Order: sequence, then C-alpha cells, then structure tokens
Amino acid sequence: MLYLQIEIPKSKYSNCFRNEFAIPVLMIVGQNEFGCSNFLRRKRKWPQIPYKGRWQQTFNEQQAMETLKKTAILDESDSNPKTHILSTLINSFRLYGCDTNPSAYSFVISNLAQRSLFSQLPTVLDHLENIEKFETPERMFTDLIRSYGEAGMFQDAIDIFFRIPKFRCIPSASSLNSLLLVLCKKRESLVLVYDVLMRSLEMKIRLEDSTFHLLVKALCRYGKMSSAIEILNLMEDHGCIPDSKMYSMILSSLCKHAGSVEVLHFLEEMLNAGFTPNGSEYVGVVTILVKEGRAKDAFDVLNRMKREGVKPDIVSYTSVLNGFFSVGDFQKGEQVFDEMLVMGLVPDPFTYSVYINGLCKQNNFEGALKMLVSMEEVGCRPDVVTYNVLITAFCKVGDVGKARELVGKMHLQGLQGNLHTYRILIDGLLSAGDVVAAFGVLVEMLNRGFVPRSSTFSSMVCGLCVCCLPHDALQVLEEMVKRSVAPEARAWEALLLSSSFSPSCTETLLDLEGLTAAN
DNA sequence: ATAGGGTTAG
Repeated sequence: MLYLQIEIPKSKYSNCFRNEFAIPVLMIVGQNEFGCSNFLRRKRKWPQIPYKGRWQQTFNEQQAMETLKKTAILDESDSNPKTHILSTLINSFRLYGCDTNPSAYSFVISNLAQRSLFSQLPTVLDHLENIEKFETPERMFTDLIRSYGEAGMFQDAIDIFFRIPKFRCIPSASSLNSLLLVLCKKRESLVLVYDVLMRSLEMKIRLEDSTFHLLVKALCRYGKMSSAIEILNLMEDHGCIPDSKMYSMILSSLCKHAGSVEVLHFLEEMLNAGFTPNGSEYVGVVTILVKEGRAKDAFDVLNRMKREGVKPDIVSYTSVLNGFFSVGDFQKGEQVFDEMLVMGLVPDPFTYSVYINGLCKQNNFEGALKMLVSMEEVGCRPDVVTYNVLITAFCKVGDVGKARELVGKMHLQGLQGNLHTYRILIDGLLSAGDVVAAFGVLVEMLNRGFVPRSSTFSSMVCGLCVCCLPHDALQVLEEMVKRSVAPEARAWEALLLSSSFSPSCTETLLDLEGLTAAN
C-alpha cells in the first residue's frame, strides 16, 4: 500500500479526529479496498464495521505515535521539558482511544537513551513492567542494553537483563549476547561475564554459537588465552560447534600472547578438528618459533604447511631463513634460501636484507656487497633496512669509510636514512674516533627531527670534550635537555672536567643540571 | 581479489 500525506483545512474536517494539531489526513492512493472518496464518506461508520476495526485501530495508533514523536521532538529543543515523556506517551494514546503498544515504548526508550536522559528510564520501565499487559519484544532490551553499554552503565545493563522476564518476555541468546558484548568492551568488566553466564544457564537461556564466538573473540583481544580455549572446549556441551574462524582467532592470538609450546599444541588441536590455518596464520606460528630460537621447528612447520596443502610464501621462508641465521646455522640457512628459489618464490627486499645480514654475520662482507649488486640486477631495489644492515656490519668492524660510502650510495638512489641509520652511523663514527664527522651527522640528524639515544648523545659529549671542544659539547647537552633525553653521568663528568677552566660554561652547566633535576 | 605477515637496532 502506498500512503500519501496531505493537509486538510482544520475547520472542515476537524471532527474527523480528536487532534489539536493541524491534522495530517491519510489519503490512500493506488490499489486499495477503500478508495479516496470512500475513505471520506465512510468515516463515521467505521466503528460499526467490524472488519474495518483493525484498520482503524492501526490508523489511530499511527496517529498516536505521530503525536508522541512530534511532542518528543518539541521537548528535545526544550532544555527543561515540563512533562515526563511517559505522560506524553500515555496522553497521546489516550487521545486516540487506543492502547499503548510496544513500538511506543521502544520509541520512548531509545529516545531517552539517545538524549542520555537515563534518569527518566526507571519510571518508563516500571510502568511497562507493572501496568502494561502486552509481551514486550526482546529487541527492546537488546537495544537498551547496548545503550547502557555505550553510556558505560554496566550495572544497569546487567540489571535490566535479569529483569527481562518481568516484562512478559522470555530472554534468549540475543539479549544475552548484547549484555556480553557490553561486558566484553572493558577489561575490568570481563570478570562479570562468568556470573552472567551461570545465571543465564539457570534461566534456561540456550547459549548459541554466536555467544561463544563473541566470548572467544573478546578473550583473544585481551590475551586471556586459557579462558578462550576453555570456552572453545565448552561449546560441545551446549550443542554448539566451533568453526574455523574461532580456531583461527585463537591460533593467531596465541602467537601474540603465548609461547611456542602452547601455539604448537593448539595447532595440533586445530588440525585434529579438521581445520587448516591459512598462510598468514602459519606465518605467525613460524615467527614465534623463530623468535624463541627454534629454527628447526619453524622449518618443520614449513614442511607441515606443504603437507596440508598450504604453499609457504616468501614471508614464511624469509622468517625461517632469519631463524637459521640468527642461531648461527648458516648452512641450513643457505639450504632454505636455495629451496625457496626452487619453489619459484621471488625474494623481496626483506629476504635480501635477512640474507645479507646472514652473510655479514659470517664476516663475508664481499659476498654481502655482491648480493647488494645482484639484487639490484634482478630488479629488486634495496631499502633502508638493507643498507642499515650493511652499514651496521661495516661500523662494527670499524670500516666507517665503507659505511659512509654506503650512506652516499643510498642517497644517490633517492633513499633517505631513517632513525636507525643515524644512530648506527654516529655510534660507528664515535667508536672509530671520528668525532668531527659524527658531530656533523648528529646536526643533520637533529635537523631531520630524529632523536638520538641517551648513550649516543653522551658519547658525543664525551668525544667533543676529549677533542677540547667543550662549547660544542655543551651545545649537545642543551639539545638533549631540550628533547627531554636524560644525559648519562659520564657526560656531566666530562663536561665539568673540561669546563673547569671556563666559568661561563660551568654556570650554564649548573643551570642545565638544575633543569634536568626538575624534570 | 587485496594486504599483511617476515628484516636492522636494542
């Protein structure tokens, strides 16, 4: 049915309806059983025609709702409305001679919640509970619980949930879920979940897959992994079946929040349940094994992937490669690298950085530089990390000349150094005793907005003092204080010693020390 | 289908 609202002059038809507003009259157009003219002619006969009674009742209820909504809107602009919205609700429906209905209460409750007028809710709810006779739709409570949650009123959310039966409504998993979602929003309210679940079971609410799903999701988010697994195992008792998504969530979260033992154990459980992790979930497993120095086990997982029909990608190979190199098993690393190529995988800058780092660790600098050239030859552009790896290696062996050369090469390729580049280079130059060059790089670093570590700053101060440049040293110290980096004791000592000949320096120094102490 | 997941330093 298509409805069209038009305004009819009040004087002519004001007896149609008991409405003090300008009355919008519903004209029915298109296909309907009344027709426009019938509608107006038969208006007085409606009460006598029983089969049209329902239509009229609906119509009156609509009119009452309109009045209620209009008044509510008027009240919204009024900062201090005179009447309680419950009175408006009752009056609007009384005006049209019809009974209040669930939609009216839904409107009033969501209206109050939207306007954060929670203090008015108890009156409305009491009336709904004690005076009304209709069965309240559960939807009203799920919405209200969500609103309480958004307002941080967790206890009210809990209270209304347990009060649902008093409103002639049988609570199901949907209102339980809405309450659980509220309680899972904050870590502190998680402790209330258990009690709510127990009481829900007493109320004979049937837990659904969705209930377990949201609980597992929340527990994973907070890293409460043993609880998440416990919930997963509880599902069967309630006639629910975990899906692959839940296993995936737990596996990925375990990689973040637990150790490799738990991860491997759960991986077995997941596979036994008939679910296969996807590529990135496997990467997580490989990565945690590598992080714990279990390169061999990581490699086993790689082979496990192949057996499960998941092709290991460049990321998992790079991780395993890194695993073998970081435990010093270079032979196995080389083997993995070759296997990766055989598998048709194309190394990317990550892979090359790891590989070059491995070569450097073996002191094979020639090989590392060759690798840099060959990656470029195959069209893989080295990135900042690739250069940082090489710069670190050359700084470590004291070849700062080569390190600076690499920085130059990097710049030529349009690559800017990052925070690490500067830290590595300055530390390297200072260890090599090239204080002046280090000072130059430090100035550039500060100009680019990077903040050196306290140790770098302090070494710089000491270095400048040794070179009899106390004024520059003092300047560096000032820059530190400006950036809230606390100087190490050796920096103060070096400066105090070297500035003992210059009273003005000492004065500035004491001021700075006071400033630092105040911080 | 996509991206992101994997690298240095400490």
